[in-house]
Amino acid sequence: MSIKEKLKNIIETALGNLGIAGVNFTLEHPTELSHGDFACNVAMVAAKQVGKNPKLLAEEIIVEIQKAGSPLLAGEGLGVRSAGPGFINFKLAKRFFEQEIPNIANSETLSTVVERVVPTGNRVRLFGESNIHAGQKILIEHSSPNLFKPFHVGHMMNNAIGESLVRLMKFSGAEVRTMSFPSDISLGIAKAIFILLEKNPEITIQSLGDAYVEGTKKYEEDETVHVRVKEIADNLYAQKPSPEWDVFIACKKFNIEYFEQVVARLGSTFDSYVYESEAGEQGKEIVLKNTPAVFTESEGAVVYIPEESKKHISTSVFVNSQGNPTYEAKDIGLLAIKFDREHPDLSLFVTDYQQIPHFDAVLDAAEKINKDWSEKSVHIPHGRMSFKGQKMSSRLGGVPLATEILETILEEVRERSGERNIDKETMDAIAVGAIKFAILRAKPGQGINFDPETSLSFEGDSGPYLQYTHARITSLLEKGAGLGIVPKYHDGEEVADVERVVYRLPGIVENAIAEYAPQFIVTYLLQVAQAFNSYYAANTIVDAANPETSAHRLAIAQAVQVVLKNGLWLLGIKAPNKM
RNA sequence: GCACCCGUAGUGAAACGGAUAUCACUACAGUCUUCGGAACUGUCGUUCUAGGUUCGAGUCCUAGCGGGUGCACCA
Repeated sequence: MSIKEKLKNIIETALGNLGIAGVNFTLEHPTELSHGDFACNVAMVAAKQVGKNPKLLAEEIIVEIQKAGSPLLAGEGLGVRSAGPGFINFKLAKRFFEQEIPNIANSETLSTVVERVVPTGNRVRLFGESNIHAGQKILIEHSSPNLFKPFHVGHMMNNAIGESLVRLMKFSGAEVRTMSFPSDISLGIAKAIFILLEKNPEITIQSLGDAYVEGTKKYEEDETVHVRVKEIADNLYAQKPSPEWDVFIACKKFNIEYFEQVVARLGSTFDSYVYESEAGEQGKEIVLKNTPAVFTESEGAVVYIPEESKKHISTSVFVNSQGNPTYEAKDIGLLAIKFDREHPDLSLFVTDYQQIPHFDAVLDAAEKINKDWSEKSVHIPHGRMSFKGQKMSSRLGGVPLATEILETILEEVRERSGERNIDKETMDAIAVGAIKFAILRAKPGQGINFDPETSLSFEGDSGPYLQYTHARITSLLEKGAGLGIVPKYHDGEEVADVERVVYRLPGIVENAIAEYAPQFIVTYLLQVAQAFNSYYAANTIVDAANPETSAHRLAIAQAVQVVLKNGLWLLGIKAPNKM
């Protein structure tokens, strides 16, 4: 039983003794450490029901709690007190920390079990893991690229959030499967192929991106090419052997390799791919099968008309008048494939928030085809990245590519690393950490005003700050090796602030999982790192003259390291031992 | 026009309806013959406006102002 559950029981018992029942209260960690380790609002919530002043009621509850007593609470009346408008604050005793800190410090570390896919029943749990989704299967789709456009900063945002959700869900006890849904077919791609056939350039990520931009432009400016472009599109949809089909296959192969390379550098792999071309085929079939039951024919196209009460959903085309599936039908096909293949209990997908209305329509229609599809699907929209005040659009070019951004950051990392020899891998980890942190610190739904000058930081609230704290602890532990870790307080020594935050990780992770909120992890890790760095500045950790004190402080350092390591992993950020 | 999202220090962000709104950057003042200074300590400074609900509102409701996004064969 967790300490929180124990406290909750204690409160319930006290309420029972006072004849109070059915109160829905919360018990949480106050951010302000002077408010104790746990704060409970029960007196304020129950005050009205009981007809008493919240502060007085809090005092009465406290008397009951103290009658029962608990060795885990600090003694002499310090353990439980009322505060503010009627909170009941709990302060944990040294005894709690003497048990908890070494448990954390000695817990199994990530390095030994990092990329496991399915948690096994017998495996020792990592600190921070929970079982709130134990026994469930969770499918997560993210980082879906357009195979004819380079991976740009906007994709990085999707990837950072998606990957962090994947890892959070792995910490929930669920079996997690990952999927990506590359766009390999569309009118836009036909336009790009048109240019590639005309110019026949060497296939590089640059030349494909250029062809995409140029094709879009040409199509707008020159109506005479429309016939040919449409023919290309038809042939691609029909998979008809033709010059365009050959070019298409070559480009697709090239691009998927490029995608996997970029994404691996960012720390992601995928269990499976579903291509838009296959989803489109299936989707069209399903849509036609459900016409007119769900869909309606209109002006030669097949459309979905939502009920009148659903004003925020607009009518949308699923199969166009040429008989080709639109994005909407492709997503219907994708839903079918996801649920047929994986049978997930929960299916998450991460996209740009611009697609919210699109998925409102798709899921509304999907509900009428198969309830599972809509009930078990959760759309996680993320904001858009505006760049130096200007919105980015890859169709118009001028969008920074993921690799370009990383190179720019790497230069700065090199500069800062100075004379220390840092290997390439570590530098990459720092660069990736800096940008992922910039993305994950904010709520996913929020747009990010991204400016490399100010958004990327290496000091203060930043990825490298967390990594630095971790690396410094590694070297501390090396220096103190042999002294052991024994969390014994000497006379008169108080529990340090760091200790009062390190043990909180599991609860924070649960909240982050429940709300799909990686930013909770970010905020918390900063709090831990700051508390440790202050502690480090004020106390000599390793001191051969005082082995007992050192052993205690090393226990704390090691616990902090575990929390940073596991927490950074949840963010998809590496924790190097040196930097 | 209709719908959805958003408005927090100079800047970038955080905050299950909870306490004196948190953190960082910037500026200024310090720590330091460093267990790794990518660090630590301190000072300055914030919830768009007007009502309402609540013991309690940045958070919920109404109206307004400001910004973003989406509205039929693009993805």
